[in-house]
Amino acid sequence: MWWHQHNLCFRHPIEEDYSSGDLDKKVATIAETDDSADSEVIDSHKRREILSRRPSYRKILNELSSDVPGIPKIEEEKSEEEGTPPNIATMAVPTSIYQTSTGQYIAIAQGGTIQISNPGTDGVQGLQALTMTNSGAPPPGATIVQYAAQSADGTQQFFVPGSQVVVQAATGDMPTYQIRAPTALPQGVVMAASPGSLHSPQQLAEEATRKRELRLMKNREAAKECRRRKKEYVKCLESRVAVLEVQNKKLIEELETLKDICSPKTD
DNA sequence: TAGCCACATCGTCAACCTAG
DNA sequence: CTAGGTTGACGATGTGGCTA
Repeated sequence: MWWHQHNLCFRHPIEEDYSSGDLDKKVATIAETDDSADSEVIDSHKRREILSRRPSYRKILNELSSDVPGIPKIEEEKSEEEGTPPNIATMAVPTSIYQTSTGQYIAIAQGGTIQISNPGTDGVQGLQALTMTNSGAPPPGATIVQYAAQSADGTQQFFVPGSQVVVQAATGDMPTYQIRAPTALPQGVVMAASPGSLHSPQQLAEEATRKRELRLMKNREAAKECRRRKKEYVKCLESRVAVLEVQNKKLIEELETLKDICSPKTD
């Protein structure tokens, strides 16, 4: 688990007496002491009761940033195409070089000048690579086009199950397709029958299943994005640790030098 | 080569947060 | 108040390194 593996150099005050390791021990102790056959019933429910959520890493970083100047706040993520993660670019540390997850190098000079350099064009920017989640074993009917429409920009759009839109380019001899997140549905388009129009229990069940699958898919994507952000956050912290270590070393050396100057040896 | 272990990744659940 | 987004926690699975 990430929190276990990346035991970083700071701990949130709230977290101090409630670390994950302690929790695991606590849970394990309970599991051990409960020797009845019901111990299996304890399972995740009891475990979850014990495991209260830690403050999110964003919150931790934002709280730290309010206490310590120089620690960046994690703000609303801008799109990946913009390249420079805001949480890195806003760091006010002297002459530091960072590499972002997108491969860009960010140099922050002493005067606060920020330089961004691309190591090379390593892919198509601005076009999100998507993978079809139903490519392996598609559920029955998953590939059925639900609706097709001509959008305002002249492209042909097909709404497929799973809140995605397959867009066919309007120009060119060879038809090209893109999978996009639908920005806005054309007026009058209803993705599925509204609950009011459902009659039979079977229809209601299907609607519930559809909603659940949609929610799971969204959450799946959200979890991926969340993990990506967290990795970036860890990288940012690691960069900062490296910078501060160098700074610390320099200050110690400076202190030693000053000590030598102020108290010359008398032998 | 099989078995084991540590670690990484992913999907899911559920608690929490926030915009509307 | 509610719907939807965020993220900690958990369990399952994959992978690479090590050892017998």
